[in-house]
Amino acid sequence: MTDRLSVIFAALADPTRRAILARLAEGEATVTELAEPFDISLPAISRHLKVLETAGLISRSRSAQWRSSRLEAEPLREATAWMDRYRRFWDENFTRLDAHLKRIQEKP
Amino acid sequence: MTDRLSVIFAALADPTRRAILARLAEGEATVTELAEPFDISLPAISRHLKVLETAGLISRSRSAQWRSSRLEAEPLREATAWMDRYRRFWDENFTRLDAHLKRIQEKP
DNA sequence: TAGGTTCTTAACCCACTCGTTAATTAACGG
DNA sequence: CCGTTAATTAACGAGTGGGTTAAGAACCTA
Repeated sequence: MTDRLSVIFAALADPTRRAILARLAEGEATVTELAEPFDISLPAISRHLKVLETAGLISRSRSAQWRSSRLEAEPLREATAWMDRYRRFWDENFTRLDAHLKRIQEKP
Repeated sequence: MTDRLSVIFAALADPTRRAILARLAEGEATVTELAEPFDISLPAISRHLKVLETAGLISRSRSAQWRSSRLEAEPLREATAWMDRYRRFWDENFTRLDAHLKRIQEKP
């Protein structure tokens, strides 16, 4: 489980972490701000942030005693890029494109 | 970790399982066929398939003593749908669209 | 019925995850 | 310097994940 994609997907496989990302989509936030909606301890949040940071999904900066987190979407791009290989299996437009390509390939 | 998206992402967070999906993109396959490229036991593969099935990423059928697995891409559609909420954070076209929408909103 | 093939289930290990509380670090303000 | 605020680190427990081997279930063929 050392590869990048696995780390990214594992980070996304937790509802608390996804909620944190959703919050960060609205702008940067400190740890206590991020912790506020949840019924879990600060250390737990701190660890979730560590996981997100390791996955590259957030970056962090500090000013005085506050540590601010910021959304970094690049890993999400990677994840969707991987899933795009399967798009033809669910996307109607892709299915049609597929069929079209096969058709024009049959009559040269 | 009981929600659907978490189960899907967790299923994708393992390289063996992603490789199995890649293989299934080329067509149905039996358990031994799927196990062949890997250096792990058949029971281990069997469990990976269970995880994928629980996530809805594969469906299974049987004929005689063979159990055939088939790719089901619907969960991938769900996962990308979730990530699409963040597309504007990495997609240049989305960034431009965002800017455009803001512009036309400013001058009514 | 017996024996072979395919696959799953059971039982077990070890490592890791997610939560806890308590202690520690770091920076601010009087 | 002292106390407060913000956040992390440490130490622990319960549960889960991914692997193993051994045993069982389901189906075919002779």
